[in-house]
Parts: sequence; structure tokens; C-alpha cells
Amino acid sequence: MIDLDRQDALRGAIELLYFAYRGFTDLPDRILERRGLGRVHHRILYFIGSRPDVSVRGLLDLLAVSKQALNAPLRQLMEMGLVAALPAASDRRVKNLRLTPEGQRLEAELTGAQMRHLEAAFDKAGAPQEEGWRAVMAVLAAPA
Amino acid sequence: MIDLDRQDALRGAIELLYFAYRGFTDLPDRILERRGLGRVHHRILYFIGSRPDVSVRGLLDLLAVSKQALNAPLRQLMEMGLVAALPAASDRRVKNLRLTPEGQRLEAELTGAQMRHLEAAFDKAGAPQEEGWRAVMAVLAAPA
DNA sequence: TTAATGTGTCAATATGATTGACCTAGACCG
DNA sequence: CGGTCTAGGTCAATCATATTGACACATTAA
Repeated sequence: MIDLDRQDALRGAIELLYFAYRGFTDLPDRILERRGLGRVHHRILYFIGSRPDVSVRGLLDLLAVSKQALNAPLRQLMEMGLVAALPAASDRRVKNLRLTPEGQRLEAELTGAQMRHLEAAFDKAGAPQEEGWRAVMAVLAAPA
Repeated sequence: MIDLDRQDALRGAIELLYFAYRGFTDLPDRILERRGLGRVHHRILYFIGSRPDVSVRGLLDLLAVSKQALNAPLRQLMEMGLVAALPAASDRRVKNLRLTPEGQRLEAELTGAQMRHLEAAFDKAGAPQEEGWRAVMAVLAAPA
């Protein structure tokens, strides 16, 4: 059994994660809202931005949603001219997804907001704290 | 402008937060699913557990949802005998919410899973890293 | 040729959230 | 006292996001 003080400390950590994550997502959420888009659209733009030529399947694995859940917002982004798809050279069933210049603009706006938010926190906390943060997060992010 | 290496590092941080948060919530989510409950129910149980005698209004502010969104799951938890409400002594309009023994059991199961998850990550990373993590998260969690 | 894979789509359904409107009860203020 | 504000509850309409299941098509691999 974990002792009671430690439990309080861990509860504090739970709340930090909860409130930090909320604060982290609500700025991009507000930007997206103005265009009638949601958080899924952001995740799609983000991952295509950071992994150009990702396939639909790759995106599904990253997002951990059903293909039906991905299909509608992805199609919407393509119709809006933010995402382009090219058949892969090696396997023509596969689509390589990329951001169009316009898609890059929006992605940069959204992700930029989050990067500035993180950068401000790292600046305030200091470099060693940033390293600690990354170390802990890396363990948390690892598959269970 | 932030330089390109730094941008990559910040993108890495964005992904850490995304995957860590997902890994953090999906264990309790699976436990709740078996009872037909959702993440809202967990948040309600959690906050009542850590702030006994919180009011409905207080809960609304913590969760940042509409009262209609809170009402149904909260009522459900009361009907299931997991949460009890007493009129506050100072103002009888106000309800003081508490977990019943049965509610405490479930809350401990859910929150315990998250505490063990966090504790494992802190153990693995080490105490100084934990301090860094907390310092950065505290800044991120602070209101914008 | 057959089987498996990547992608797309229709349908039905569930959940969770929103806004708006309206209600009661209790507290507070003049 | 009467008027107003606040805490809480609820109905209704709507929207967004997600699910599973079934099926189609093209392409690749065995």
C-alpha cells in the first residue's frame, strides 16, 4: 500500500495532468471552432504535418479510431483543399497523405499555438525541469 | 521565430502529451465501460472524492461543462448509490456531495489505477525528474 | 486463382455535449 | 413585506463524435 502523503501527491499529479491537458487543447479548439472543425480535424492535420505521406491506415493506428470515424473528417479536409492524397508508388492501393500549402498554414497556426504554450511553460520552469518532464512523459506515453 | 530543431523538440513534446494522456485515461475507461459508465462519471467521482462536500456549482466549475451535461450522469451516480447529497447547513439551496462507501470503493479502484500508473512512471524516471515534471505541469495547468 | 489488404461508404445506434427555456426553493436586500 | 438573485433540476431540440456491421472495389501477394 502506498502511504497517505504519497497518495495526496499522486492525486495532485492526476489533477495536473487533467488541467494541463485541458489548457493545452482549448486554444486550438477555439481556433477550429471558427471554421466549423473539431479536434479530430486538428489531430489529422497534425499527424499528416509531422509524418508526410502517411497512409490512411497509418493515421488510423496513430489516432486509434475506426475508419468510419476518420473517413468523414478526412474527406472534409480534402474537400476543403487542406489535405491532398496521392497513390503510393510502391502500392497503388495506399494513399500518401500530405498537407496542401493552405493546409500547412492552418496546421502551423494550430500547432504553433500549442508550441508557444509549451515553450512558455518550459521557459518558465527551466531546462532541467523540461528534461524531467520529458523523461516522465516518455514513460507514461509508452504502451502499457 | 523558434528555430527548426526546437520546433521538432516541441512537436515531440506535443506527441508526448497526447499519447501520455491517452495512456492515462484508457485503463479507467475500460473499468467504467464494464459498468456502463463513461469518463464523465469518473471525473465526477474523482472530484467529489478529493473535495468532499463540493456543491453542484463547484463541480460544474471544475469540469467546465453545462449543468445539463452534468445532471444526467450525476443523477445516475446518486441512483446507483455511489454519491449522496446533503443540503448545506449554511445555505439549504446548496447540495453537499459526498461519496457513499460504495462510491469510495469504485473511486478508489479507478483513481488507484491511475495512481499506480503514475507511480510506476515516477519510479522509473526518478525523483528529480518527477520534480521537473511537476514544475512544468504546474505552469501548463495554470489558467491562460 | 484465391486470399488478404487498403480504402470507401451506407446504415443503425450510442453517447455526450450544446443552447434555450422554464421551473422551484431558498437567500438576500430594500 | 416584495422583488431579485442564486442553486439546482428538467424538458426539448440539436449537434458532434464515436461505435459495429456489412458490403464494395482495386490491388497486391501467395
